[in-house]
Amino acid sequence: MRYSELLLPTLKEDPAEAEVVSHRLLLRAGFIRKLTSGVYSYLPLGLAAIRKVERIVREEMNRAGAQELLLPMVQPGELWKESGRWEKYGRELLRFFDRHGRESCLGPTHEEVITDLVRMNVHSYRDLPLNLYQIQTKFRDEIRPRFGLMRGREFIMKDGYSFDVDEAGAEETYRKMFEAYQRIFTRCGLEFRAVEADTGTIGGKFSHEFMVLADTGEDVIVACRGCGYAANLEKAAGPEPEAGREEPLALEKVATPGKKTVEEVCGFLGIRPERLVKTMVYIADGKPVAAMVRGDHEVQEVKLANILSAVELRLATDEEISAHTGAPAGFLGPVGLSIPVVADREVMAMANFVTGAGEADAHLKNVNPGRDFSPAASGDIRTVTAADRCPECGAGFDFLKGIEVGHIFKLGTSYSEAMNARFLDRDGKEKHFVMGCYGIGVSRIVAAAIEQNHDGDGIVFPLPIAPFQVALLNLAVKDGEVSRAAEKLYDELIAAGIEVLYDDRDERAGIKFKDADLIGLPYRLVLGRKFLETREVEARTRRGEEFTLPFEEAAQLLAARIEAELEAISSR
RNA sequence: CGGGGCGUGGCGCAGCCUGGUAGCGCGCCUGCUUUGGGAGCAGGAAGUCGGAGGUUCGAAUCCUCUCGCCCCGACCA
Repeated sequence: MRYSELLLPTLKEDPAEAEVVSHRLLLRAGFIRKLTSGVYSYLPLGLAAIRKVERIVREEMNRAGAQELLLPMVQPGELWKESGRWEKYGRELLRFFDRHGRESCLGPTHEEVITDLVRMNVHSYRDLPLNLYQIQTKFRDEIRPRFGLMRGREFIMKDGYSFDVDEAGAEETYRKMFEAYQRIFTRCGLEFRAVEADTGTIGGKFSHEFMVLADTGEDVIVACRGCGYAANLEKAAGPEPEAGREEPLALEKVATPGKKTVEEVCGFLGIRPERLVKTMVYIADGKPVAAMVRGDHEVQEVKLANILSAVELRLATDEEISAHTGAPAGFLGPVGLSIPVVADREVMAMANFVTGAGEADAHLKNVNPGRDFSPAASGDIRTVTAADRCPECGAGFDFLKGIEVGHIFKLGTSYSEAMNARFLDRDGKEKHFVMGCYGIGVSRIVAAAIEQNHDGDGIVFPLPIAPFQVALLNLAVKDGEVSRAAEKLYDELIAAGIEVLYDDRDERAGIKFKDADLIGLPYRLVLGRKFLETREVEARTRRGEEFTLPFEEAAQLLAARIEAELEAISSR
């Protein structure tokens, strides 16, 4: 591609609207432009990068036995009512009416559509397993879109769905997808971790997220220093607590005037936070529920919501707390509480702890579960801390930041049952498909790659997903001999199979260097007047390694080098 | 949804408090000079000051409403 013919509006200054590095650089380098909040146009270079990612995704999905199709973006609300998600999905689902007044929505994901397609067209175990995927624009009306392509409302996603005859088959498919994903992100040249994850609104049983490691990530990954265990902070669990052997002591009420926070109460009573249990009131789908965790722990709302099977979970306001418990915030406790209580499993293993007394300015000492209160449910409802140990090996945890670029789920039969999607098995009985679903944020990968790979001058693209592999700069456009050589080299690079952006603009050298750095193509070749003496092509990687190539062999040598580098990345 | 900030040529901003000819830098166009890390000089084009209403002789500036964008939060007793 000739730069002179390309729509590539680079900016000298950072646009005021962008703060995060990938957002800034994508705008400055002329990859994207915003249309409205969370909705972007992809300019030629941005699209080229996306196409590179798509190609890798397609190759690996196809290699893993999946087949590509393309599903509609506009979907009937009816289908979503069938799965139950018309109510559950919330306002991220953009709904509207068509001219006939029929409820419709824009597809944020496609479980409903694919399940409908398969139930209408697949009837026999002989046609299974089936693994289908598409690469398509999704729309999710995010509460707060931000960071450019990182969290847009409209974005490009690869979503795949598998249908198996039974659990064993589904697990095998899941395993294949896990491996395909490892290959995809490796081939994209990204540093990533696969982590255990919560299943979220998609539902289902078991899932992994693929996280690109970057400081600007919105997710926290808990990774064990000893073994391979890694999980999303929302999901990560410490080891099962051991019950102490303390004898229960007599319950005792103590006055704690004005002492509301864990810190204040502990200071006042001269105890450590581990001896105190705090009681938090949540509103789960409109109903109040109390959650109990140790004083030095925090409630993990995702875990709590899962235990409660709640769609919407939020902290109660002070007014709601008083109304539902009869006690002011800061003095809540489980003893005599009328609303349901969910206790963290850690709390169940404790004895003789301190809680609020359920009335103003008082706490209770020597509270014991079972004796003084009985929770409606208990389980792991807290966030792990740096003090926790790996449940697998007992080593400590590292907390890393990551950007979620892929997510795979074992869905089981939740959708096939809700939508009554069945096939006839070998034994002549009708069975529900056992499903899985597999997503990759294609446009987000481009942003994540930039978050992970940039410097003060611009983007530093990983070779496999760079919009072009090589920038060829002609620094003397008006010099006939230099230009003839540059044109020849350009043709030869193309002939050698190299993706090259040829800067043939009539601009000064400085501008060309700055633009090349900003765009961040992995290799830069320079031909200027110096070439007339040296007959050599100056080459440089975006990371700063310099070398020269003899003019006649430049294309061939560079092609070999690029091929070797791609090979090395793929086999990491 | 709560809080904060911002809307002025393509981009980045000043002007607003204290109403009176719409400005600066970059970019863009023309010419000359220059030409290996965002050139110099000269000339030029381009703005309903986000929108609507109001106050006023007069509004980018003051008032009311409205739309859009960005950031933080929706986090703990």
